Amino acid sequence: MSVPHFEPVRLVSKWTLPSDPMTDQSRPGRKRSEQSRLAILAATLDLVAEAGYGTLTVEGIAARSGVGKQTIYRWWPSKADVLLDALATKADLFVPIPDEGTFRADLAGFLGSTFELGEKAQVADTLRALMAQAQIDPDFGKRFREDFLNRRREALGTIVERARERDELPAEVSSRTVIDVVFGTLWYRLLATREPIGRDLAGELVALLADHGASTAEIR
Amino acid sequence: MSVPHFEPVRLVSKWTLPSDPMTDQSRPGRKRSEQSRLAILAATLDLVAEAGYGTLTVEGIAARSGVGKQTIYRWWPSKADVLLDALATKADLFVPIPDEGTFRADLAGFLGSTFELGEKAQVADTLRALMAQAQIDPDFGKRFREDFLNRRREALGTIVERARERDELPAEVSSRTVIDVVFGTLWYRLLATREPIGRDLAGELVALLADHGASTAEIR
Amino acid sequence: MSVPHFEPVRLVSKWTLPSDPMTDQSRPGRKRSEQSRLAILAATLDLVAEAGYGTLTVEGIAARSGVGKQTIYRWWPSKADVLLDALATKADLFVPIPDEGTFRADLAGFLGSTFELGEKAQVADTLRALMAQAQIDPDFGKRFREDFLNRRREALGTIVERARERDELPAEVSSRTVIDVVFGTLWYRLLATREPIGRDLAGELVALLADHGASTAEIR
Amino acid sequence: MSVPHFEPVRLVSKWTLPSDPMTDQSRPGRKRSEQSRLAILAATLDLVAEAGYGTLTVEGIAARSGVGKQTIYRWWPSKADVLLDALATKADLFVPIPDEGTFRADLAGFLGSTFELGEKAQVADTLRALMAQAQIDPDFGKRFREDFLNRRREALGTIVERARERDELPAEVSSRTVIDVVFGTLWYRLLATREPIGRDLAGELVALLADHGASTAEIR
DNA sequence: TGATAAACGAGACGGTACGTCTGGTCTTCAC
DNA sequence: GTGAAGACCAGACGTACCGTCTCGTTTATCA
Repeated sequence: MSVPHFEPVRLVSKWTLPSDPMTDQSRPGRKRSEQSRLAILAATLDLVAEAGYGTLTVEGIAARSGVGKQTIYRWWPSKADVLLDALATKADLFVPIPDEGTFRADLAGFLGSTFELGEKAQVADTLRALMAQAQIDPDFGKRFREDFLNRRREALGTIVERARERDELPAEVSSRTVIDVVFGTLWYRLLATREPIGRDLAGELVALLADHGASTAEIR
Repeated sequence: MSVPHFEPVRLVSKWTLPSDPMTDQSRPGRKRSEQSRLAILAATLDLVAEAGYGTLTVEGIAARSGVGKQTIYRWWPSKADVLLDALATKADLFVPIPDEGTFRADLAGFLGSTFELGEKAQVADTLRALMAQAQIDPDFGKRFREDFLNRRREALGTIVERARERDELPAEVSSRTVIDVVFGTLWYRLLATREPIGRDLAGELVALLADHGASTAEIR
Repeated sequence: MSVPHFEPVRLVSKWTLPSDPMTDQSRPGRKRSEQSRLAILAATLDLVAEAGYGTLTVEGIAARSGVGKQTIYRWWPSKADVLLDALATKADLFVPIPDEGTFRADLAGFLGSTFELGEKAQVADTLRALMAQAQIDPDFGKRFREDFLNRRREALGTIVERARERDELPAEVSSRTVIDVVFGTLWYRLLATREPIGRDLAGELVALLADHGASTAEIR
Repeated sequence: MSVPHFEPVRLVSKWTLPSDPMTDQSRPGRKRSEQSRLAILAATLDLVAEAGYGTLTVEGIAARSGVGKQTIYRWWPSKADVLLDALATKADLFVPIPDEGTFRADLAGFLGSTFELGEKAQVADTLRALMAQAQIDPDFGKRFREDFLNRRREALGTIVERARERDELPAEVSSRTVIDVVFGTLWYRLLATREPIGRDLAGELVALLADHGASTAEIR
């Protein structure tokens, strides 16, 4: 069994890339204020925690952070992007990709670190709001899928592909569907039942997805 | 093998119950206008179909349906409730509960009729918007869960319980989780990947959830 | 010097004439409810006294008097007419026309009974509101002038004409202008300066209008 | 006989004082738009001229002037204040204070320039509406009295005080009452009889108020 | 060291929709 | 047929935010 290997998936804000005026020193003019940027992100998380995403406004963020509205509009295309950026900056969205040698262990590890995130109420509330906004605002939806959802899919995809090579998965179920089942169940609990995502769910999902192949293998 | 039995799950609008002034003949005063009610629901679906939920406004609904704004506010607490009502009234949200004798067949039937709904782009768009709004507006969220989501869960629950009695389900996985996995996968495809929910998904879910028991049965 | 003679000017509500369904017994159907009528008028005066004419609404009158809105609209063309009716019914708007033999005494008597009215704050507030509404609503303005203002003018006109015959008025000033000066000063104090109309004003007006002729007469 | 001296009474809008953001250059932020301000005032006068004060709405002013409603609410407390401002800005409300040496001539001059205003139907209609609104809205009433009515009183007061020093006024009548009689008669004709205020009224008022002292002077 | 350039806090701008309120009408049941 | 009840269409109210647009100021680069 190999030593656990972690390849964290970094969620880098699209709006804080190296080509930004903030870090690009070559141009004339005042540089982007890192202080304002952090104040905006902090104010955003505060406001969502206090009153929910439904009452979050750009004006409110500007007022709370002591910043002009234009400074927000200059750097983010919508308040949902600010929130996604705040989440990526403040919360720890690193997701380790374990490599324990068995699908059972890898999935349990992946789900475990995911649960830790979901158990933080503020993170869970924010994720709900972002998924909601992604439905209502198509442009943000595209960015949310590409910058967040797909990165998580790729992380789990790595695990699933390893299991597929080890023949640990039922042949009738495509890798894509395995991923959909895992994330689908997680998101459904987050969005629909709003019940805490406990450790036992990990066991059940493992039993459903991993034990299948194991049992038929044992028959042979 | 028993004759297929269907127990449709009716989605009755909370706002159109028999105790409404609309149908209650005993009170004095003008009765609720059924004509206005239908015009509002039709206009709502039209507007969502034309420009999406993001641009749906109460003012727009009132203007399109030739109704005063107050008439909308009088009967529905939010525009999302109007839309949910419109969906329940106009679209066919009846969901049969098949009873074919095997989980495999029942689940396939349930998923099949669910797919039919999801394949209608207008219905899918509306469901996305409602689930989104349920995250943003907590009050509507509660109503959406109770009036819509939980009713669907109960329908599938009936099927799952029958399968449980026939010992067709893996013992390690609770009935609740089975339901979560099914709906979770459906909603995840609707909200996150936005890929059409094809018939093959039914087969995969059946394989995952139902074949498990089958394989152990074969061992015997 | 003749015995004082009083010809009171009656302000009869246009909306309570003998041909009304209220008093007309010959027509079929339920008779007009005197109870409702009085409740409406009382509620109107109460509401104006409590919160002023600016916040007076037909809905408020209906609610306070326990009457349907339609009952108000059926009998009065506007809320200002209700208020005028209420004033005429509840307050004592009788104005005696004294005939003491001199303009000085007649005018003093006329102004005295007018002052008594104006000193009642509720009556003064109502008169202000009615004059205001008469400016904004042309239809009511016409009725207000005919039913109220002109009747008062005719009363004073009688006094002035008697004085004119006795040669007690300055020849350069028409009777019409005398009337305008008297009522103008009263209304201006009511509307513009809002200062109480004291007894001394009577003396000043008498000096201005009556002593003129007297002084020149005495020279001769 | 002194050379005529004119001290015009300026009606400066309370809402356009030098400390306004419009003219105050020191504060940060965008300056008040003079273009919008003028468009609002022009639209207001237009709308009152077209359909009367009764149908004047803030929405209408905003639509006609191509301005956001908030811009109106930001600078004026009510639509009546907008109208008063419009009248002060667009119409010529300057009132000269003549100093001809005799009360007779000064009053005639003052009334003459006042008549000119009252003869313009649009100005007369607006004044009626403002006086009406002053009765209905106590807050505006206070402003109307202080910003408009009292300034006119002070102008006439200057004339009256000069006449008083020259002993041209009847001793029994206070200066305040003289002013009340003049403005009262003017306003009464405007509000109650709605008859045009002709030149002959000036003669009659002069005869009433000024000739009195003259006649007694002749006795001496 | 001064010119140029960009970002900043501030806040006014034209808009849009909100949810409420009132007007005046219409419909229903009870008397 | 009146009267209370109350739903109806209509439309203005005053507020809240939107996203944009000046402002005067601050902070940088470059000549």
